[in-house]
Amino acid sequence: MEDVARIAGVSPATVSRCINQPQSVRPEKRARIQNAIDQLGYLPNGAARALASRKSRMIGAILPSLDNMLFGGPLEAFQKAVGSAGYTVAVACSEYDQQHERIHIRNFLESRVDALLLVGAHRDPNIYRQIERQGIPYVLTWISSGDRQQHCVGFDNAAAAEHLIDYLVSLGHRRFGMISGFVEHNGRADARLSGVRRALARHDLPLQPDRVLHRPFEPDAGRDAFHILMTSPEPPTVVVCGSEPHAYGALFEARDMGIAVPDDVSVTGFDDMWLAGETSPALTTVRTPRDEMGRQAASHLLAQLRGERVAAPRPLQTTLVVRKSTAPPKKVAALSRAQG
Amino acid sequence: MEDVARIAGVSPATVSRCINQPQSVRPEKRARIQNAIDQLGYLPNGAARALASRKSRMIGAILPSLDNMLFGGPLEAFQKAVGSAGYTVAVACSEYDQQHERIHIRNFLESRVDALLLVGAHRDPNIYRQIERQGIPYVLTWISSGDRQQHCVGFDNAAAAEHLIDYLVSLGHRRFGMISGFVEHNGRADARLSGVRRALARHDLPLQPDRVLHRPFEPDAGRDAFHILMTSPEPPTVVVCGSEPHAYGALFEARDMGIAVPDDVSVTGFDDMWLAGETSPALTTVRTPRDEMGRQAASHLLAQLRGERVAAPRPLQTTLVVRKSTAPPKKVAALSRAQG
DNA sequence: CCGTGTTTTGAAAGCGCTTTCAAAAAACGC
DNA sequence: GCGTTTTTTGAAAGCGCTTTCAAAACACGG
Repeated sequence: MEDVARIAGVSPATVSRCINQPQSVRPEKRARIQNAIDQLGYLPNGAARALASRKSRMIGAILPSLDNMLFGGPLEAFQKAVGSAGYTVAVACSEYDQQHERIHIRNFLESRVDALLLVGAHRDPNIYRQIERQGIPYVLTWISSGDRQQHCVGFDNAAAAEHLIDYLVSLGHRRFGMISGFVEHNGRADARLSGVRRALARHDLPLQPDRVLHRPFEPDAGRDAFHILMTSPEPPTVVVCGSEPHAYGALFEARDMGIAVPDDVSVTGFDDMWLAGETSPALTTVRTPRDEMGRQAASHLLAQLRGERVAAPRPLQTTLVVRKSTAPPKKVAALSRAQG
Repeated sequence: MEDVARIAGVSPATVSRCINQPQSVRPEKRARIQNAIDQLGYLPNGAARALASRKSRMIGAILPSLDNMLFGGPLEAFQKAVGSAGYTVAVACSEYDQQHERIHIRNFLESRVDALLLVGAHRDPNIYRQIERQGIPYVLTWISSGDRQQHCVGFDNAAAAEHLIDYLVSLGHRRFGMISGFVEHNGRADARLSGVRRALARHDLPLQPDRVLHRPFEPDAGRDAFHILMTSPEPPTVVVCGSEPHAYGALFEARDMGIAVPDDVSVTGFDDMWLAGETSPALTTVRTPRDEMGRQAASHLLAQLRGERVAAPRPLQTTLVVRKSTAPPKKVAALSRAQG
């Protein structure tokens, strides 16, 4: 920077101003400085800027995984939005593991990121204390409520699941099976499952424990679970999947087992990823507004970074997308017998 | 840090050493310092460390997109590998656009990342000069050769395509159609297309210009292209897709058009993502070792970061995966007529 | 042309660490 | 126990910027 200053015939302070608030330096000098910068190929040192200004211009994002289509889209939307405001995003994967996440949070805090994006809200309260101690804004995505409402950007997983179940009940289904994710440290999977439970309870319908299978979010795991469900003595008339990969797996397994969907059994997904409209049969599912969530997370964070006082983001809407994988159950007779 | 030093009854310098080379400070003091750190909840300031040590412990990665399954997996593998060596990875998306990429590279250089991961090699030589000027290691992924061989981590796209074509020719195919990505600034798409061209030339077979369609990497684009190809006066007996999403689109469109694959037409993909084994019919494709590429990129970079002199990485192997979407062409008679 | 109010500039003091260098402490050999 | 070598420590000088504060330059009205 000194060299630039010397060549341009100004002081380093002016060069600094020229970079940070160009309008506050005389146009003539600004040009001279710009010249010197180009001539020298000068690149300001980010670490020094961060140290002196106490701003890293970096936002940390910690996601469970990048290996599926679920988090990549929103992340890209988020990155685009904050990128155009001059922020860089650093990502890390927690691999659905609390300890990993904790380490990554610590690292980001140490790097003095200006803000943090996390997924879900289920974590040790100490972590929030630690973050708040640094005085940086943060956002919890994929959920719409909880104790930290004002930080949540997302939708109501439970309500969406309830809505889906209402639809299936209205179709005449009484015997449900569910393929869920692991709910321990995963508030979203948990909410979806409890939404299903709540809706079923409202209709006075049971959800037998052995009809709920917990699996990692992978098609093969979905296959396996579907197979178990459908070879049980009294198979469900509909298999509700807590995530789309599960549903894909279920559909593949149904095809291989020679089970007709939706004639023999209905299948539903959750998220409406691009494949959902193309499976055979096309999947009935819940559409979650993922990219919009990424954008909203960005604008919420950016507003706070600008120093604005912001209201809690309003929850995003999900939509039930009815396609071809659901239909009324076939054997009404058998069903009523079972119920009696 | 001063506070920590005071409480532990040592000098700041010792605290610093305790953090960076614990073995060089007396165990007894180390314990006292650790105590003070915990008590105060002290977090070293990354910016200051970076400034003083000239190391940011951060690696920048710029990918064309995160919105598909292609780059997420390798990125996650990369992040895991460098993460366990204490590095953080910052990502940005170029959206398959040279200008965007350039800006992101600049930003990363400014942030003083310790290393850079890029995709492909097609870019303005000035960019390489700029990177080399900073003296940081970098790696070019998804390719295995070129002028910057020693930085390439990947496989030979052209050779893989050639191999695939050889197989199709051996099946009896003579009339080829291709759905390719845009080749302008995309060396991988370009290599795959030229591999196809080269192999076909070797067999003295033509690839008519109007049988090569360029489309963005999306299933819908693949559908569209497939439709055009198959409604032309003399449709190809096999449609070679430069990327997997194209192939999925082709398969979906074939189903909707009532065209039987592979009886009426063969279809091939490229990359072997998880869906490839589950489509109907299952897709014949080329498997690319993506996660391994991420790991190799990491270890290559880490070695350089450790100051080791490293040899050019050896190219990774691709595998032809023959499934059900390819078969000998049906109308041999019509074919020979066309050739005559 | 001078006084006043406003904008633009420069000097200098950090920001919170790392690292060098020399001094102090410990370890060792006899 | 002493001199010597080795290890551990502290003082102090940066790392390359930003930012405060006061001085300098400018603009303007009379």
